[in-house]
Amino acid sequence: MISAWAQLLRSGHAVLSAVEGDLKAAGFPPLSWYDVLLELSFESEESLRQHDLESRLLLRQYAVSRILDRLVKAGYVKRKTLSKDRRGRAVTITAAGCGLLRDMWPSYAAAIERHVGTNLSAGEAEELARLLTKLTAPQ
Amino acid sequence: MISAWAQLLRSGHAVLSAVEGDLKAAGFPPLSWYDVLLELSFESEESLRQHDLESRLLLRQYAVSRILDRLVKAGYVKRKTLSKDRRGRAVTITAAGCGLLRDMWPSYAAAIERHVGTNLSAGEAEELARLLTKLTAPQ
DNA sequence: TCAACATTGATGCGTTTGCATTTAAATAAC
DNA sequence: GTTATTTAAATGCAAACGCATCAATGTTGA
Repeated sequence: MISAWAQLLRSGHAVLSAVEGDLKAAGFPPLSWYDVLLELSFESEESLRQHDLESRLLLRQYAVSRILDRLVKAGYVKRKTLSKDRRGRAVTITAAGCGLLRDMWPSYAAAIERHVGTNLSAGEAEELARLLTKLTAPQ
Repeated sequence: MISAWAQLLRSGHAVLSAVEGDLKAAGFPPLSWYDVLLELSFESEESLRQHDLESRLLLRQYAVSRILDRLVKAGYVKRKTLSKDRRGRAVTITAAGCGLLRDMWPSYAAAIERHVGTNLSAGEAEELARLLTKLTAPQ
């Protein structure tokens, strides 16, 4: 139990920074950008409120606010105030954002393959995914 | 494989920030302090070079340098220049540092139990630890 | 011996995070 | 209808991170 925790810490950190490193080396923005854009890309033609992004990506309110600042500045995302609830902001991915997703995916997939796929069989990877999912199940 | 990666990202982040949150709520310093102090505590009477800490904790050189600045300032660690190799710095945990480890452990263990133990059986936790270890095996 | 190179660690600078607070709009209470 | 409360998002500030570079010491090789 303790060792599951310890390994989760170490392996999680190691694999994450390895993948991040590969992406950075290929000249791409950080993984968090990809996460946000991917989530937005699921909403075909639609847009999400920032609040929804928070819960889907498990990010803090200010983190979403700021990462969107950067994504807007980079042209990958648009933000506009909603008419019905003028507190909210509708967030939409742009064509450039979709393009970035497409461009990043080959490098990203290769990095995952290299740093996750190499040491685990398909069955083991599946089991790992199952256990990790169970780990954060409600309650 | 992809889903193992995705889950590793999400669950790792969720569990880590939950445990960190519990520790912070109990008035303790961040987990990274605990990691460093624990590693130092293994060296009975001895001290480690910063460079050794880097490789053991998988931290970057500057990260070690800075976290030690904070630990020294807080009185949990001592640093002194080595006589034989005057580039190196011998890092030693202080009595206060050992005390902090002892004080933190109950809260830390409870947090692990709460956020890792709740959803997994002992056997599952063991299997998870095994898979994660394999994940970051050499090669 | 002395010049190149390697290793250890610190640090300046810009970016990112975390916390707390603020602003603005919507909803509830009276 | 006016005032409190709640909700959505932004922001000022301090701490932490990442990168690149620097300073100091050690090692190697001519």
